[in-house]
Amino acid sequence: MSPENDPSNEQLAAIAKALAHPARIQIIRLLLSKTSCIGGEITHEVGLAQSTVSEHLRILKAAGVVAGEIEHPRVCYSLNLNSLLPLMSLLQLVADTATTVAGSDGLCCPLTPQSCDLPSRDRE
Amino acid sequence: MSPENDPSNEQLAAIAKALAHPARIQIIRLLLSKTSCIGGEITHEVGLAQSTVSEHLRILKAAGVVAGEIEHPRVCYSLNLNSLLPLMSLLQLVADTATTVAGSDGLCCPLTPQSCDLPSRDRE
DNA sequence: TTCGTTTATCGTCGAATAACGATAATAAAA
DNA sequence: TTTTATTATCGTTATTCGACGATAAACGAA
Repeated sequence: MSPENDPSNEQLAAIAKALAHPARIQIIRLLLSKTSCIGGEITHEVGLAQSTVSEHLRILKAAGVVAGEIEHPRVCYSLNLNSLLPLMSLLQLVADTATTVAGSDGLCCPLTPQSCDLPSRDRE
Repeated sequence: MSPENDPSNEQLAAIAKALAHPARIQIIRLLLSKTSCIGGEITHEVGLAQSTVSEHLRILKAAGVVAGEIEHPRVCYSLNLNSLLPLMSLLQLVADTATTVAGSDGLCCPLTPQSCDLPSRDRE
């Protein structure tokens, strides 16, 4: 197996989608800040209904971003770094390319008129 | 101004949301792979209707992820690294925390039963 | 001015999302 | 078995998203 099997666009989008809600970002930050596992404390911190938070946790779990370990009546949630690595790789690639090619404004790739040397668009 | 003004959950979620679609990931990868700016070539590569691709580009532009420079009849698109930095920072923080605290499975923070020392949940 | 090329916007439709309250499920404790 | 505490699921509703075709806008070229 090659170590460089690029994740699909769908996989990367799915990871991003799991992060694409303020409540879920907040949950991730909560899990980062705590060293002990927290169950329903998340619900109180987030300030949404318990069922809503549970749904956000379900989405994060489905994407593999968090894992839930059942403790007595509650659940210990934890972050799973591995699930985020593909997205990190893509962003790192953007960063590397941008700092290599780009100007001081962080723009990457083009922006010199003569680099726009497309004929006129090939018609299909 | 402090160099550490954390972006809000909303800001981070907005960046992630811009990346949360396969077509938009594909566009980003396209812009990464090309050294010259490409206009409607994106439309052909993505394989969706022109109006749909234009909408995805609009979303990426609105999030600041890409910039569009108008060339004669077409538009030169480029990536904007800066817009992605906040999300990169969060992911990097997860990575740092996880590799410091976590076990070999990439899980972060809890998972030892005795670390679950919440009393029983404070009732509100 | 008119034409041709490229991109943006509009209107529509079906599908997905987010939020909630109510309720079910789980399992230790009484 | 019954109770208690926590989390998950269900059903509903309003909103947003994704895709498309049609059309408008921009602007150099003829």
